[in-house]
Amino acid sequence: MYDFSAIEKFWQKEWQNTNAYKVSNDSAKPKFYVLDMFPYPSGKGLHVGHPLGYIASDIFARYKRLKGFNVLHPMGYDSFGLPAEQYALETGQHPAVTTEKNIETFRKQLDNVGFSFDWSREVRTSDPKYYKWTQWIFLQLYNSYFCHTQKKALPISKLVNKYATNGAMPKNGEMIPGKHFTADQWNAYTEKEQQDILMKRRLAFSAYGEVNWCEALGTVLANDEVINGVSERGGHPVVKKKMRQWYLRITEYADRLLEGLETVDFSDSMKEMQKNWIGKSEGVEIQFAIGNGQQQLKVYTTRPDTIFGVDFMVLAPEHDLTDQITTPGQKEAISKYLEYVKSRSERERVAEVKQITGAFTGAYATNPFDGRKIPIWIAEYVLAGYGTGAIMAVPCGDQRDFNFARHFNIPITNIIGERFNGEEANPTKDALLSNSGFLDGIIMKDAIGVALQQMEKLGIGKRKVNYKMRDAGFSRQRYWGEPFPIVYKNGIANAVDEKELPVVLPHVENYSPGPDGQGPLANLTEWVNISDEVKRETNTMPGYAGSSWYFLRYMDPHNATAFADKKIIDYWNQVDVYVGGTEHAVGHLLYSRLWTKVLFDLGLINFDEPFKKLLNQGMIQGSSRFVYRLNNYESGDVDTNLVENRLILLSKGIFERSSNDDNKEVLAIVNKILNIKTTNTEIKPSFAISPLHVDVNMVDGVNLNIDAFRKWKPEFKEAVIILEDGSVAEPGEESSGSYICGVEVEKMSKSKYNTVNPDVLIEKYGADTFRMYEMFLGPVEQSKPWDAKGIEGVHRFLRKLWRLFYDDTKGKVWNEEKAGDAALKVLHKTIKKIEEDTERFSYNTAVSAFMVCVNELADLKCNTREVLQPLLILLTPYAPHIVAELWKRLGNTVSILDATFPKYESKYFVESEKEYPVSINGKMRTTIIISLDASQDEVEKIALENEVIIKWLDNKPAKKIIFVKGKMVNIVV
RNA sequence: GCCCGGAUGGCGGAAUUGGUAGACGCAGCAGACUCAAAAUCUGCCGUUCGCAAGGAUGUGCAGGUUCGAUUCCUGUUCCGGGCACCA
Repeated sequence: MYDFSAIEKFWQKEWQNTNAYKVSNDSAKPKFYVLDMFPYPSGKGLHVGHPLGYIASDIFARYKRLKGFNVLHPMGYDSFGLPAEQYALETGQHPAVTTEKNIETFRKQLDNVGFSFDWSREVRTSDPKYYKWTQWIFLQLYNSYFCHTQKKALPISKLVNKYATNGAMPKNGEMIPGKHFTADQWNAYTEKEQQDILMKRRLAFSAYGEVNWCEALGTVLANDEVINGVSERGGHPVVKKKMRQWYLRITEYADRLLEGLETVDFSDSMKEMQKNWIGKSEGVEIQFAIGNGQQQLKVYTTRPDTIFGVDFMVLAPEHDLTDQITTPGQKEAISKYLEYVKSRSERERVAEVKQITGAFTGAYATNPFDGRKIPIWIAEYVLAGYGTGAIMAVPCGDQRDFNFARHFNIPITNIIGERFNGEEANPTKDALLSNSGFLDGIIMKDAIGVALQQMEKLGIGKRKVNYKMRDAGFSRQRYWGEPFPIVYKNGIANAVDEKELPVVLPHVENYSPGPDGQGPLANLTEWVNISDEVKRETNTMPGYAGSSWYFLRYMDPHNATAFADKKIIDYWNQVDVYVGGTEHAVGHLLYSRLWTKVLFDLGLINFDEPFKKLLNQGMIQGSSRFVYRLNNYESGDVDTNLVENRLILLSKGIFERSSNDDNKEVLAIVNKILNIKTTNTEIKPSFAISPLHVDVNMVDGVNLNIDAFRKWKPEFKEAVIILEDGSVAEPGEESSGSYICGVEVEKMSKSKYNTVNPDVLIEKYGADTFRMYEMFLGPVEQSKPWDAKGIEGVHRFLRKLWRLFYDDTKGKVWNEEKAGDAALKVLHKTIKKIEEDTERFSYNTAVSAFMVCVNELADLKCNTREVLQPLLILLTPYAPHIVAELWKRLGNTVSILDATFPKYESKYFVESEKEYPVSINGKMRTTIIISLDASQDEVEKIALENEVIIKWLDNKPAKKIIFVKGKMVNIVV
């Protein structure tokens, strides 16, 4: 008997006792680094979606080990984060305590699955021994600047030297006060002035930025805590507020981040997403005179060719000019609009196109080429942070501009002739320009250069490369995160001395925000005020701080003198395979790439891309189940209260059928239950149905387990449950019919009662079955709804494998006989398939290949060690427990974890003929067995003599015969 | 809205480079074994016409390229993920 639970318990213990997964930093073997994305240990526990990626990476790690690599496969916790703090606010429990508890649960659940993690390397971002180095790296960023000549980070001291000896002088042209200065001027600056200048170059810097400010809660909110302009908790208004924030100057690395994508093996779509995020565009900054010319409006555009189609200008509402140029008559309208915009989130501002809003400033700009007056508007769809915060609107070419023009009755100039139909914008670059002065008759994409040249000549435009990406906000007004190693001396930021790291997160009793939107740390006056002049930074770092470099710490996790030893980093080098979800495409992945590049520039590591290959795992969605509650029941003279007072649930089919029979069936059933005699048959009964989520664990397929359902919540105990066949399941009675639930695919979440706990499945089928089933579900990269229906099949497969060794009645059946050719052929076919599929992460097809193999060996009655032993090794990455047991029973003493992956031999596959599919006009009609070395002529002859083919040709001559050797034959008639 | 994915039987999926659509598994049906059940084994299983042989049709939808399209191109619908303070 295959006693999976005893086997798995035994081997998990055995591997723990023998340190089977401990990895050395010192090995003659080639290294391989397999990493999972850092999990946040949520309090909700694992559901079946979480382990998907971990199983995929575990299979690969184990496979590489069998292939002779020294494999690093660590796991740890990104244990700072908002949920723990939120929980602390609600319950008063310290995040450190709840986090610890969550990690314990998480670990227990992971252990059940039988992963090969080297737990001696576990790291936690909230551990001071870890965040000491997060702070240390932050200081490296703080003490560095990006040199535009060398295009890399350099120590800020070099910049200070340069300023002190050469100043900051213009390359050509005049000195601009505030931007340029001489060495003498620099040396005469006060410390504050000097530091302010340096702050503009530091890679980690502070500046003012907008946050979501909720006055009523006295706190800053995350984007996902703001819904439609009000706070998620309590529904209080949220507005933008400027606060001093820390940032990482990721924009300086935009080009390097783009170039780096060429060197890594990420999916095209992932690269595409990062490219779009960085959003590099080449365009022109054009100056327009405003009014009679005292002021200039700068706009950024990638389409200077459309300059004659500009019908209005749009400023971001927060643009500096808004205030200055608004005419007295428009003041009221503008300030009203500004008030409205303040309440809008950035996402809302750009996403909602149906609602067109804006306000006219009353001012006009002048088109430099034809002198036309162009009205200047402000509108929320233009963001201050991108480009110059102002655009020239060309309604015939841009749909948003077009909609805006229509809505505010701004006349539209057509510069593309017939290509513009007056009903919608046409963003083409191929049209011939008209109404366009000196550009008339030129194709738009050619006109871009012509217009640009002319603008440069007139000194009103210059080429400009723009990036959509902005510097990364790096501070949070929160408690549960890394404190900044920054103190303010007389208001000037100063790095904390390295020797004083870590700046330990102080204990608090109260997690509520500090004054003026500061974080909770601001309440700890003793901690903040080191002395009268010296005060601590009270912000903390965001979630991505610790996760931007954790892959380096795993290499040397207990190092107390460095974030990791350089030699050890050189050995492990890049992460060879990184497994995680696409939801991290532009956040975590870009930040860790940035940190890696900076560490590389500073000579601390020898590679500038952290992840060589990225494997994206799809989401496992939940498959929710619903019961249907009857309400708003109306049926002539029935007292609706009789219905409303009882919880009546209809099986899915009942109310679906009811639309066909004027609800008569429902009427009959309900009236019978309630013991009502309807006298008025004229009135059609009507009712509404509200679906209620029901726990998927009490539904078998779509059949509700009524007993379990009644016990689930008190209000369901007495529910009247109307079954699919129209009968009623009364409380406490046995019923023969079934209640059919509705089904919908949604995100897997506790609140939707559609989570499935892996522990339950592992308990029932074992970890090996669970692992293989998760892989069997479909391609790792694809999202799919969870359904446990098929798990039996995988479990049967493992039992069948076991029976190749041990028969339930006969006992041991494996033997030492010589294997037959057929069995060897099956084995080697499988070796090839498993190796290929594992290499390309096609685990679902690998699992079916195992099934096919075991089916065929069973048919061949093959029980010999010669075939079975290599098969066990193949299966080790997928189902490590069962193979370890059988391996031992075969008498092996060395661990199967370190066995050698069997070698495929082609000699079992020499074939001389093939069954060719033969098609006529592309439709497959028959197959013919033909020798593999037959020539085209021979094949044609054989094909044309075939009875089926003759019949189908029906005396028509073959026009052409296509023969692809080893593939197919197609006859064209 | 913008960016990125996805859509194939009753269900999860396979078809690796344009070449026999539906491997493998689930569910279902029929049968064997059994006193019975479980377990196991055998056969059938896209739709449709047909007793059968066989035919027609079929990879979200509408077109196109090709001797041949699930695969390439154009358009379109629906679903999922991301959009900068959730991690």
